[in-house]
Formats: sequence, C-alpha cells, structure tokens
Amino acid sequence: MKLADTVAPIRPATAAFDVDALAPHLPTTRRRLRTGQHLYRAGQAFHALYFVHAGFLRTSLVADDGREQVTGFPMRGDLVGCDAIGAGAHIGDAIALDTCEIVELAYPAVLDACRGVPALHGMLAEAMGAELRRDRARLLALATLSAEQRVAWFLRGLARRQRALGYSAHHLCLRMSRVDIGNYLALKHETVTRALSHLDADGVIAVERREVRIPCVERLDAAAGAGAAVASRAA
Amino acid sequence: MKLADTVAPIRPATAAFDVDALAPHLPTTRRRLRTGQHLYRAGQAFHALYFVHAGFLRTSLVADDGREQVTGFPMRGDLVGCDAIGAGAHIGDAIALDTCEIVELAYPAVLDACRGVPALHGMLAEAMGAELRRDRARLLALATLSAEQRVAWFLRGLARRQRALGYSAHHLCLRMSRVDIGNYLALKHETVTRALSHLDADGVIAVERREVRIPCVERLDAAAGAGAAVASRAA
DNA sequence: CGTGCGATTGAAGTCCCTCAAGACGTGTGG
DNA sequence: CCACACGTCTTGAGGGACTTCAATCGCACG
Repeated sequence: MKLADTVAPIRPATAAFDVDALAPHLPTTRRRLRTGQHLYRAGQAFHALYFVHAGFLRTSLVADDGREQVTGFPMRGDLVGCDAIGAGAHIGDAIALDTCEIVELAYPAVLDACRGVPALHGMLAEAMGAELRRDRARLLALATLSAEQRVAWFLRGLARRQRALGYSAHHLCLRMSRVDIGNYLALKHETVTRALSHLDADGVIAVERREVRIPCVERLDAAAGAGAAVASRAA
Repeated sequence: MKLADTVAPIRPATAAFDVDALAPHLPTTRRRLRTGQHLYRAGQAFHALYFVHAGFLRTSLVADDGREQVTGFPMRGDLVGCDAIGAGAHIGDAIALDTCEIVELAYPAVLDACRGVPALHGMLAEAMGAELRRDRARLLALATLSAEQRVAWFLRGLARRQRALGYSAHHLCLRMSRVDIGNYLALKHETVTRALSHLDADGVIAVERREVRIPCVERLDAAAGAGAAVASRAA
C-alpha cells in the first residue's frame, strides 16, 4: 500500500496493481496488440478494464461530430478504461502506439473479486482517484501555463513515469506524433514543434525527431514554470 | 441503477445515491455549512467522502505556489472529495457558495460498507467513472471551443443539472463570481463578461448580474457550438 | 454616506493560430 | 537500386482571439 504516499512519483497507484495475485479470484485474459491496433473503440460495449503489462497506448475521447481529444498515453502499470464505468460503452478509442501486452479484467466481475481480495477494493478506488488527480493537474497546466511550459511539463511527466518504472529519465523516445502531443496539450502541432525547438535552442533538451535527451531534469522543471510544484503532488 | 443509462442527463450517477439506505451499514454524520465556509482545505487529512444533500459548492485544486484551479461546482446529489482517494490528503479546497447540507461518508469505512450493500459498490465506482467522464468532456471543451462557446457550454451544463434535479432550465442564479467561472473555463473574468454580454446581445440569454434567463435552450445548445453533441453523451 | 468588491466596457498588446512552403525520413513500385 | 509518393516535422509570415491594463459603474456592506 505505498499508494498512500502523497509525494510518490507519477502514477504510483496503478503501478501497484499485482495482477497475478488476482488470478484465483478473477478470470483474466491476456491480449497482445500490434502498433496501430485498437484496444477498444468509441461506442463499443464496456465489459472490462485493461491493465497495461507492456507497451504504450493512446486513449482519446471521441465526440459525435468526430472531434477527438487525446486523454492520455497509458504505459506499463496503468489501468485503462475506467472512464467507461457506468456509461455502458467506451467514450473514446484506445490505440496501441507500440506492441502491447494487455491484461483484461472483466467488469463488473472485478468488483465481485474485491470481496475475495480486500486490498483490491482499495487499490481500484485509489487508481481511479489517482486518475482524477492527473486529469485535474492537467487541467491546471492547460489553464495556467504557456505553450512552451506545457510542452516542458509534458516531457517532464513522461520522464518521471519512465523513471518510476526503473528506466532512465534522461532519454525519451516519443511514441506519439506532434499532432497527438498538441491535441493532448490543447496546442497545434506547429506550436509543439516550435516549443521543442526553442527548448532545444536553450539547451534544456536535445531534440532529434522523436528522440529527446534531457541532460538536466532540474532545468526542465524550471521550464515547466510554476507547474513544477503541483504535478509532483497531484499527478 | 439508472446509472447505466448512457444518455442520462448530467450527473445521474451521483444523484442516484440513496444515502439514507446506508445508515444501517455506515455511520454517516451530517454537517451544515454557511456561505463561505470550507468543507475541507488543501492539505487536510482525507478521511471521508461528502455527499451534497443541499446547497452549492466550489471545489478547487491548489498548487504549492498558490495557483488555484477551480475543478467543479458540486450541487445536490453530487459526491465530493473522490479525487483525494489514495492521496492521503485533500489536493484542493471545497468551499460553500451557499448554505449547504452535507452527509459525511467515512473513508475507508464506506468501502467496507460495500459488502453489506452490494449495489453501493457499483454506484461508487460509477460515480467516479462519471466524474472522469465529466473532467474529460471539460478538457475537450477547453481544447476545442472558443471563449463564447465555452461560456455557453458552461451555462448549458448548469441548466441541465438543474433540470435533472427537477428545477427549471430556463432560469439560472449563478452562485459563483465571474472570476470563478473564468478560472473554471480557463478564461479571464473580463472575457467571461464579454461572452455573456455578447450572448445577451444576440438574444440567446438575458443576463442581469448573476441572474440568467434562457428563453430557448436550443439556441444555447447552438451557441455551445460543436460541443453540443459531446456533453450529452460524455458528461 | 463612504468604502470595497464585483461587473462591465474600451484600447492596446501578446501569444498562439492559420496559411504556406520546404525538408526529412520511410515505404513502395518500377 | 533508384525514383517517387506520402506522411511527419520544421520554419516563416501574417492575422485573429484572448489577455492585459485601465477606467467606470453598480450594488452590498459597515
């Protein structure tokens, strides 16, 4: 239950899921996705939550008129599909940006399993609470930060998540396009490019296509401006 | 369990809570708040969820550097405080904009109560799922709508929630200031005023200080632009 | 009756968007 | 293997939407 740790790194809650321990209480099925394949689509019946065991995805909300809003980039340790609970159907798409290995947790069967595994109940609630906090931290970032600060904030978030999984925080490989990043941050792709170029020119990062090196994390924190303080607590 | 209804009006999930039925399984305490009083503050220990029985609040996320982001305006039937689950402490303030009557649901005791009241478990999960959907619909609105569309979208959301509670959708009494609305919509208060004035000039609404009349809801939907379609499904 | 906060309106400025062109990298077919 | 086509990324110039700064008005409060 390291979830209760307020100052834990990004996405601690979902990363704490021990899917294997569930096996005796809940029939879990595994799925493998290739780059570009959909985990689910908007409108599809909701019948399971998805735990990302490996890979990298992009989730989005799709409006009736076709407008799309990227809602996140789940990676290993994240729980996907919570926003469909109570809606009956998925409200957006989830697409693999990489080869993915997914564990399916049938819903609402997973709720029944909570009785057999008491800790699961709290973990599920905490995973959703963490997701709410992330959404709101993002709202704060979009509402208060400039374009360049948002991009820095985004990169820093990715770096922290990587570090939390045991990888280096000094090198990122962006699996998503500039358009995806822009959509996620409420910016146009040209603006994302410009911000990256400018951060590069300032020596904060080194960008080469989708490879990003971060020599000094503190400088990136500073570039994320006033947002630096929040995300470490709320994300 | 009308919660499963996909096309239900705004905030059906939380409104479906039957708090009284919980009494035998969970010790609930009632609190009364006067205008301006805090239900909780950022940093305070998290030990309960709050069900709004009457009144109108404003919730916000508070950053370490003091920046504040309004996250919502809970009213009767809403569940408040879910975003603290797993964090140990509240990440923002909740302040009464009106005389409020609140029912406190101790956490994590409420999780244990789920065993005695099976339906509660699903309802809790669905309330949080609905909150996630609302946050993301708002993200979509902020990312894709113009200032005037956002304000129209905001008013329409309030009108729908009132209607869902049995009140008229043609007359609103805004309990929050222009600054609060602006913060919520990622706009400056002057821009909010200008948008309201313009909607008034167009005859879509009639604004007088904090009183808003909506003669034709369809015209307001149209003014919310492309956002009209989404919110009815995702909000 | 004065004080103060909230709301409104105007004018100037800034940031990001829009439109446009070019460069880079990749995959495909000849 | 090369040529071509396509998508992605990059960079520039101009314009528009919102912000910023500033002044005034209105209402509630002491």
